Amino acid sequence: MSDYPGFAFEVTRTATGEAGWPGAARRGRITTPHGEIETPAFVFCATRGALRGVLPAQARAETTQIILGNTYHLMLQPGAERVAQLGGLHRMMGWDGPMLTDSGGFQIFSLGRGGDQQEIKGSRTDIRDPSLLAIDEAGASFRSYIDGSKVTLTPEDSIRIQRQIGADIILVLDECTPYHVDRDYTARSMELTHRWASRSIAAFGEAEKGSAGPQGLYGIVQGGVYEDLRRESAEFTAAQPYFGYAVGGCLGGTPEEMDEVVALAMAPLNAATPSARPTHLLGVGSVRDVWFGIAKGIDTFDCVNPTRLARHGSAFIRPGLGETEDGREFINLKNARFREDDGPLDPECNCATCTTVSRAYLHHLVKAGELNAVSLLAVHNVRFMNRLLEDVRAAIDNDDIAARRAYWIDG
RNA sequence: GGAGGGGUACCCAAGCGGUCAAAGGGACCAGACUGUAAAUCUGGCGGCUCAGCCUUCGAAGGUUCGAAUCCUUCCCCCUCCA
Repeated sequence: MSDYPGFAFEVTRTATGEAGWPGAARRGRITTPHGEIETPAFVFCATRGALRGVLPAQARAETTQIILGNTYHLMLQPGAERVAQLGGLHRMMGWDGPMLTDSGGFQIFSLGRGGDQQEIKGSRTDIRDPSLLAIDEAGASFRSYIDGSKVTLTPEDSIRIQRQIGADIILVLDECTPYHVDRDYTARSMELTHRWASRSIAAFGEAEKGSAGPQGLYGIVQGGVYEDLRRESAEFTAAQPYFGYAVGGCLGGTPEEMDEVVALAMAPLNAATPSARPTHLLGVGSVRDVWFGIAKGIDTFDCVNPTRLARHGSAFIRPGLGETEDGREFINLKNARFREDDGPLDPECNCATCTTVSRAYLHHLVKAGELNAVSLLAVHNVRFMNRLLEDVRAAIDNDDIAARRAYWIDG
């Protein structure tokens, strides 16, 4: 087991497991060189070094604990060397709290199969020419979306770049498999990801630390929707000297299927790990997904939804509040029904937006295309997810998960 | 007063004898969005008893099997010359 100076993970409470659900929710605390993260926690995407629409000070004010940057985007612009030269991403963007970087593995999926529909958990419907050029034993090559040049990304490159970016928690390069691929492809992809993982671990051991201090390495469980592959991948991952784990790849086509796949991955991780390691669920972040994820032992989540929905004019709202139909978790401020709504965006929220402006004003800003609409909605969505996770933590502490979950989802 | 140009659906704007309920934009009304090539994308957008029918392209007449498209008169708007 590798030593991770400056890092620790402590489980402070394990909830009583629920019948039929492998694993159990747990409260914990991840210690990093840039501070502690109370878990379960939500990680906000600041892919290119910006939490879109939310300044670091605002993110902090809305009780954000940790943010995430991306290897691929930052290597293209402004370049990993430049980030390192500017003191690492923490210093460059003015965020002194815990930070994580994704390895670029997701881009192997999103830039490669961007035109296919219903991929990992559903996706947009437009068609674009894939800019993933190739994926082979060595790594992946892309056509840069910045200038069209050819760029390569190997497992070793990803570790080196993440060292330069300097996030506290870094991930191994993986191939994130789409939904439509068959078992045979998924199996070969998983094996490739495992070989890449071994190379990543070797590369991680060669360098002292990142540009902003020591770093903790996370492995990634793949295996698609297949039970035996998920088990094999989880067992492989659990046997490596990682600080933590991430569950990635194809998680199924529906929320229910995702629950099953997460459970498949979590069971071996929970069983095989001698001492608890923090476990992240990649790319998942709806209200219901969080409640179902924590019940299987997931410690952290990340998702682009809080900022993307804001840019698209939507704000999270507790489904159980009864403001929306069919379990929808957000309202679209563009809708005509908010034209004269003088009430707060979310009557339950204490964020800077909800305590200062009305829905009618936000409706106006969204229709007018004002940047402040994006910012005000993003600030709320950040606070909303933080409030959700705060309540999740309280529910675990109070052994009140089922009731609080029902409150959030069903009302 | 003279010479040109123009009036098309909520707005801008194509069309210039049939394949036109009428291209494109915008506005408007919805929907999608889950490790961010995303301030993006998709759908709807005259009316109805809706695979069909009705009303519509400044107004009224007319030519034609058939007109937003051609002719006549009238009403507006714009440019230039007096």
